[in-house]
Amino acid sequence: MYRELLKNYFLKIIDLTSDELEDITRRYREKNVKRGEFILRQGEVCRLEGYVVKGCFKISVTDSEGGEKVLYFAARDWWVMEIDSFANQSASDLDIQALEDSTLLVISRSEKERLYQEVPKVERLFRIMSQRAVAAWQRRLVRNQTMNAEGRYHHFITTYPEITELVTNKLIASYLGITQEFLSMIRKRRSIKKA
Amino acid sequence: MYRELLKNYFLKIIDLTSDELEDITRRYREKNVKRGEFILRQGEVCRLEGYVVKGCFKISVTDSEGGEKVLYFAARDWWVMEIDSFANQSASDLDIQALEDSTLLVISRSEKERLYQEVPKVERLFRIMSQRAVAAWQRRLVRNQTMNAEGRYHHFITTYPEITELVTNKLIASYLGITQEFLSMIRKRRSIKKA
DNA sequence: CGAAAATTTGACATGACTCAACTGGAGTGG
DNA sequence: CCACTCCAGTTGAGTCATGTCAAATTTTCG
Repeated sequence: MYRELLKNYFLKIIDLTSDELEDITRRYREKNVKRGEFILRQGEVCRLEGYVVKGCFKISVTDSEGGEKVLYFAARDWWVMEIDSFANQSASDLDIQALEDSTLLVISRSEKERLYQEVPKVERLFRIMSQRAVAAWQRRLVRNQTMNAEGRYHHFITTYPEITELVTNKLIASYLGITQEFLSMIRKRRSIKKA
Repeated sequence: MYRELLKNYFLKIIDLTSDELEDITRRYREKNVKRGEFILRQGEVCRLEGYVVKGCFKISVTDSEGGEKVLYFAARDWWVMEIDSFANQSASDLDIQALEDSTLLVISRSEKERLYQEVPKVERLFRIMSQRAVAAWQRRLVRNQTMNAEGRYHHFITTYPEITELVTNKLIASYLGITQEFLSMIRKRRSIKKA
């Protein structure tokens, strides 16, 4: 069952008894989302924190000129939420959209707060998760400033082969911070080099 | 006294009684660092988490070709640490160097762990801090992909005027992900436009 | 004061973007 | 099941943003 995936995720971070795991995960409920559906739009308040068990999402921001920038993709075993909006119940800067028919385990803001109160270890759990996330975003920034577009593309497809197959090149280009056309040229060069 | 600064920092995040604040902050000790001194070098293990009360630091990474990339600056009221290395006592990817004679309030890894155990609210405190940090890194990444070099420079000098005065343009260029020479050209263009 | 480092400047090179046109595949309605 | 439409993907020409290298100048700090 899907909750086992989540339990496993938590276990990789801190030690928890089966009872604790059960107590935590039973507060998450299953939510199905159809391809193309938005679970959050810019300007709305993020009411759910979601753990992806099936499918794939894109988390993106739309700038003033209407250009969409993909911040990241979330496939199985990833989290989707607008961390600021969820924490402060403020307006979201981000869009979150399903790229496939997908399934999440979700928890509401108030239920999450109750969880923090009733199971103090969860504070620790999410502290550690958040600290790892900080380190990961730092590394991504360094990669962006250190590697050129081809290097970033290579890193992406080797690090996330499943996502590479799932999403369009247009979205990958956006994630990498380059144009669709330029990615196309990079892919061409790479295919020639291989041959 | 310096600890008051830190207490104030914590109070902006969650409610704490004076006793709690005292109990937390007394575990930090003052550490003076001379200009140019490294408090962490790539490859070492990060043993301290530091809160800057005076001076300024740069946190940077050196890539394979020896090029230094500034990840961020930390002046008064900021934190310095290699979050990954501190948490897991693993080898650090980052250098942390004082740009001025500076003063920190520091806590060791083991003392921090004790603090988490003895004052559970501290887990919550640092969870919230970390989550805010994640959001901030996300925003920085979006800025980097959305704005050109001049826009990023403008954002930097208006957001961090004190740091702008403290650090060299070379380091600011590195932070912005551009070359020193190109930043020089941007500054020239801006000074002409103003005149 | 003197050495080292930062800053500026200019010529040139290149990575990446824009725009426009073309191709092909996927989804949709008749 | 076909015809149609809509996008993603590709290609190429021209352009712009930014990098590289090298030299001159200024600032910083020991």
